[in-house]
Amino acid sequence: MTADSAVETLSYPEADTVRDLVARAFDRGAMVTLFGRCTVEYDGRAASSLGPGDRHVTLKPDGAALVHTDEGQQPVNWQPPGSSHAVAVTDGALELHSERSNPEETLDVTFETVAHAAAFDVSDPEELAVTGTEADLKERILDDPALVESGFTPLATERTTPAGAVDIFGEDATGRTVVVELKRRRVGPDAVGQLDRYVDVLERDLHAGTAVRGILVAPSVTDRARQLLAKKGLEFVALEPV
Amino acid sequence: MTADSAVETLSYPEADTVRDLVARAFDRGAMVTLFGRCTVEYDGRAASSLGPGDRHVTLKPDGAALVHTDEGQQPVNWQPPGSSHAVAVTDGALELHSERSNPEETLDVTFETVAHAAAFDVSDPEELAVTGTEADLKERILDDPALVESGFTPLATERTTPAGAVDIFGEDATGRTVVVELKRRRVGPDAVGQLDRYVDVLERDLHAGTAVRGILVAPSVTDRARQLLAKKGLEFVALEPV
DNA sequence: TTCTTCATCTCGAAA
DNA sequence: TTTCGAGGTGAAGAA
Repeated sequence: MTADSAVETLSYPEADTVRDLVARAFDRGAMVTLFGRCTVEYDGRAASSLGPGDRHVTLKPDGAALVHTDEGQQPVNWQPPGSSHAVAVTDGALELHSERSNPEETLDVTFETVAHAAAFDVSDPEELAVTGTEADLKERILDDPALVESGFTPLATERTTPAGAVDIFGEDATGRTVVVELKRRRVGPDAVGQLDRYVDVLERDLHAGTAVRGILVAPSVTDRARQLLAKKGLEFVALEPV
Repeated sequence: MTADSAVETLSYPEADTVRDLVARAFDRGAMVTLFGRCTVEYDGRAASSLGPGDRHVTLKPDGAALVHTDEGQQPVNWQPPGSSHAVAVTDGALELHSERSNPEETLDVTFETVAHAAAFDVSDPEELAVTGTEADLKERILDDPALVESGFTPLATERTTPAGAVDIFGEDATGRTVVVELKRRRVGPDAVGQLDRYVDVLERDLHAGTAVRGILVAPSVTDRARQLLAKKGLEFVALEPV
């Protein structure tokens, strides 16, 4: 055991022993994992029930809980950060209860057997640095507005309208108002609807005689999205977020 | 160790030992977890870099990989099911490499130290049963169409249109065509746009003289959504998915 | 495969 | 607190 990543583990422990380990781990802000045969009940925004099977349960110091089966990227059940967890032993079985409010939600995991339990002292000072996002696409255009079209002049980003914040607000070479909606990946009809709402509300707001131009900037569009663009009189410019 | 949930664990092992454990686990379709100080690099649809810190890594037999920090419900990095993982030891350090195609994506986790490693033989025959979904809301309406309005008659569900599948297609007491869009929770402008697209395309498709009615059924709507409904001449019915 | 939509979406920012 | 939109969204179902 070292100072910067202490680990405490139990294999096929008694329920009481697990309960104590988990309680200690919670106290010192450690991450807890449990593996064993269990059932899971959830009630809140929806409700779900999961019969007996082997699952891996993670309890994070921020209150998040994750129940994973052997398949899938997503947990089969979970509780968001900010939840409070409690473990108890009833009739020799370990029971995990987690609850949160707004919305009121509860998660209950009942272990038939705990095959493994662990507590990890976690220290993670690093932030994830991501590139290739919509923000990068925006920077790319602000650096070289001609990528949208020759003569395009950005005037504001994240300009708020009654329909939400517009990605890039500007004007074209002839002085007409232009609304640019950015997407980092191939877009469907939803993005066209979003752009249409911005154009609509700005035409009303600016009560300008000339129409507002709406330009969707994305790597590509689906067929339906392209048709919808045509119908709404909106434009498309192909551009990667690189 | 029992037959139905065998567990193999290592505490502060040598890199070679971990590599062998992981290789054996992959072979028999077991789930693997690693905990330790590591860096993470991802490249694919986007790209990301994560400096040194303590993280929990899960490798599932279906090819999914999850890297969790001490915070958040979502993994800080991941790889979807269907990916292939490989572990190697370079300069005494354990390296995990995961890749998949379509899209081409790679994930690399380099461990400075592995504090804990485990392999779990998982057996999970159960399916998750969820209630309170949009499907439940649909069933509720099909059982009692008057919940939408007196005289409403459902004629089809998931009826496909050039704009996508309509949740419930039917007619009102006067024989007018009705499109119902269901949402299990409070809706914003996007759902209104969706309903509007269906109504639009059906009015064109049916080339009926009378207009098609569009009804949004959800627990509640936001202000902007309500304004958009009014503008588009669409209707709203408050209903919970219970 | 691609497309479309649902989701206990999660997450972050802004009002 | 609510609302809104981004996301390496993931997952399911249909074309």
